[in-house]
Amino acid sequence: MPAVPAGRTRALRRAVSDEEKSQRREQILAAAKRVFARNGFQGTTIADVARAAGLSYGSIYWYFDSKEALFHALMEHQEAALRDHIADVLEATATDGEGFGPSAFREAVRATFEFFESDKAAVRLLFRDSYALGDRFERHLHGIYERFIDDLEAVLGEAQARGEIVEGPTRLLAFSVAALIAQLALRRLTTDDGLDAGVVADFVVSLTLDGLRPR
Amino acid sequence: MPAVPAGRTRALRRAVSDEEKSQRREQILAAAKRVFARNGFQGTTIADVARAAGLSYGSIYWYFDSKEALFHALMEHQEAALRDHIADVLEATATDGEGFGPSAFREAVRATFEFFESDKAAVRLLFRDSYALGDRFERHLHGIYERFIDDLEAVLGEAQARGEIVEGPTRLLAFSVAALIAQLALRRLTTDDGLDAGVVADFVVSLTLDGLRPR
Amino acid sequence: MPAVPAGRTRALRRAVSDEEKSQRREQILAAAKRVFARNGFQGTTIADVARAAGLSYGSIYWYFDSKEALFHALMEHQEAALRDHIADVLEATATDGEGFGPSAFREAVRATFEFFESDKAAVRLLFRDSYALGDRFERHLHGIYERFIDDLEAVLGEAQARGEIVEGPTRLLAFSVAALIAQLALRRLTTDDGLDAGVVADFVVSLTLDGLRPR
Amino acid sequence: MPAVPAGRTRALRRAVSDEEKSQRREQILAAAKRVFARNGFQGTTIADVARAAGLSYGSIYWYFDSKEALFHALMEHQEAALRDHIADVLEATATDGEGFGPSAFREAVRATFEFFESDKAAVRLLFRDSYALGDRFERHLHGIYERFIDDLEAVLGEAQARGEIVEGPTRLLAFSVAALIAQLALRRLTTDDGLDAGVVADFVVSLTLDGLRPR
DNA sequence: AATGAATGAGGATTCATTCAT
DNA sequence: AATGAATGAATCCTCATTCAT
Repeated sequence: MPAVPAGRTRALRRAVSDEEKSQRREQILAAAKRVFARNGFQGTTIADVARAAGLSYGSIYWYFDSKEALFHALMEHQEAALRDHIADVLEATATDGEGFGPSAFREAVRATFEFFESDKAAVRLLFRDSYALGDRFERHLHGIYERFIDDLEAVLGEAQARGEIVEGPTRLLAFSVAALIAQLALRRLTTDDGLDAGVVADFVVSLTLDGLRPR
Repeated sequence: MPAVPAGRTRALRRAVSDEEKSQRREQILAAAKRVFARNGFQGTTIADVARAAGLSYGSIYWYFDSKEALFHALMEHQEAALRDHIADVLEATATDGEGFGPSAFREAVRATFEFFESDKAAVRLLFRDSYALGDRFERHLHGIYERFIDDLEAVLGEAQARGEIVEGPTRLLAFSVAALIAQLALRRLTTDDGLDAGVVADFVVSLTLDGLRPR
Repeated sequence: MPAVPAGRTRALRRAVSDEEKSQRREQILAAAKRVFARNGFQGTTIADVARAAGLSYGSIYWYFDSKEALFHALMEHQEAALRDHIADVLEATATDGEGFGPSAFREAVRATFEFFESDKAAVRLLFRDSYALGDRFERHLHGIYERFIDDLEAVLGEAQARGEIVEGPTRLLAFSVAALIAQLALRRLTTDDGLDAGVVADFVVSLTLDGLRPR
Repeated sequence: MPAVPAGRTRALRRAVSDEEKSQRREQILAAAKRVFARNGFQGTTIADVARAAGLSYGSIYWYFDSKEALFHALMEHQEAALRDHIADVLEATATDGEGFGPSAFREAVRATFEFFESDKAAVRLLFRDSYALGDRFERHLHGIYERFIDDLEAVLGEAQARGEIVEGPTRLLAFSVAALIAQLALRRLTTDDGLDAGVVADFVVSLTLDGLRPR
């Protein structure tokens, strides 16, 4: 019991408290993700989030300043998770850095689909409900989207540099690929075409690389 | 008083009335389009629509059952306009029905971009605010989107039949092209990359037909 | 029924409507005065006002932008009534413009007490609840008070010019008299010292003119 | 372990505890005074007070039963300070108990202004925010005010007894002087008329003693 | 004693919709 | 047909207070 100086104890207690606080935030974010994904931003009340999180609605405001702030935090969370996942996959495949076909681009697309396949709620949040906030959120959402496109552009730019793909407007190209991925992932939420996520990913890569015209 | 039988008069009056009613509906829809496009569905009040239409807001309910019904009607209106435009263009180019390159597919994509270029409000309504209604609207929106894809699929199916493009899942293909068009048109609302709409249309066609890999 | 051109009818109807609207505002202001005077600004809910006015609380917002706007309007109303009353009395007594004792100053003070005696709610609103709004309202309240003091200052300035009262800082003097009146009127709300309002008014005048020291 | 009987220790501990408790109360009251004076009663949260006091806000409730109780205690504190100050001044000047002009009444008024000049926060608390509590607080405030007036009345009564001032309703007189002082002190918070506090005090005394009419 | 997380009553405000005129 | 006043459900957010630790 003693042995530990008072100051140390207090510091310890605070550390624990901080960790708990962080856990609560996670808990709320997880709950928010579920309900926002189901009902959209406008269709969700703070009370809904609180109920899903097992808290009273007043408590939400202990951890987040407003409903909007909660949504922002959630988006950031999702974005970070997505980019981390893609970075991990790219890093893992970087070592075999051979030709283009089996390399970075394909892997990036596949990783993205994988991520979305395993987290359908994230798809709705990032590509659907985000618009709900309108202009107030546009800058933030734009940022997220742009950073995703940045990553793709980097991959495509490298491929161009190696002559593996033709010259062209890389930004528009990256945006197009991002759009394809996002919309196809979104489509999978409501439409079942019996295709595996990997197949769809390959479809995107194949379409993008070789196009439709017979060679 | 009149020499016209009562029944006839009433019928006539109703006919006139119906026509006026139809005109009023158009007037309201036009106003609704402007304000919904500017402020989104949630951000627009019935009073906003009424003001823009030059009517009192109570009157809106004479022509539409609810705010949501108004939005649905507006969507249908937009859809019809889009499909008419595309059909017109395809019909016009159908006569010279030669090879694929300069033909139907290219024309369909170009026509779609043209349409959206000339009506930015339609872009926001169809591809952005629609989501705002969430599940309640999803089926309807889905229907619109699917019919758009139907048209594209028909065009692509024909091209496949003629051997102009490779075999593949035409539905997914059509969806992908639709997604590309929609997202690129949407992007043009907020991001200016200095590219002409025709150039972007050709970019989509070129990417879709020939892909990125050097031949 | 006919005989009146359509345009005229409409104009007439609108005029009636405007009048009714104005009546409703009066009705709400009267109700607001009662409840604000009883419970203070903070202690009154919009629902209280609505109930007292016999309306639903949503309706209040048809006539006033916010609770605060309602309070401001009420203050202005009270101020106008007070100044009108004083002006009326001064005008009525202006004709006999003789010496100072029975003249303007005495009449102004008496008129003010009369007004407050006949409208106790006004006293609370002007001198008590006004503070409730804090800094947001301070400027407005300050304005009201200052204009009241302006009027007193004018009266006192004139008396000084005629040599009826000694030289001195008129502004401070006017403020002092205003403060005396306000606080004594306020006191009458809670404390019954058995004195008639007229007696108190004369007390103020006498104190102010001759002071306490025996002559 | 100790040589001191348990009972004694406990008693000692409690005594120490009580003293500490008292200190804490002072600390909280001092902080409360600052924030209440700045933001008013309604505009101040318990959290604000706690932050200013360097405590967690839960702790406030260890020392005070409620926000309102805290405010009451604060008022009492202020009242005591004010009356002590006046009593001190009067006592100090009592010894030279000569004529009235330079004596008790003048000194009391001056002392009061001095007090308020040196503690602007007290002015706001006593004469402005007090009203914020409405009827719940009225009796208490009334009490404070009345005791202040009691003191003034005693001074004035004595002067009357000595024939230094004319006969009259001493209670009303005392109230009037108190009102003048309070409102003029309050005015000094927002309006700078370039006058020294002592000058204003003398103005009050002069007005009250000699009035405005030329002798 | 002290902390600060949790609670939930309370209230202003918005706005779709109804309805008397 | 048209108007616009009236209604009240719905919801965000604040903050005094409680309480487990």
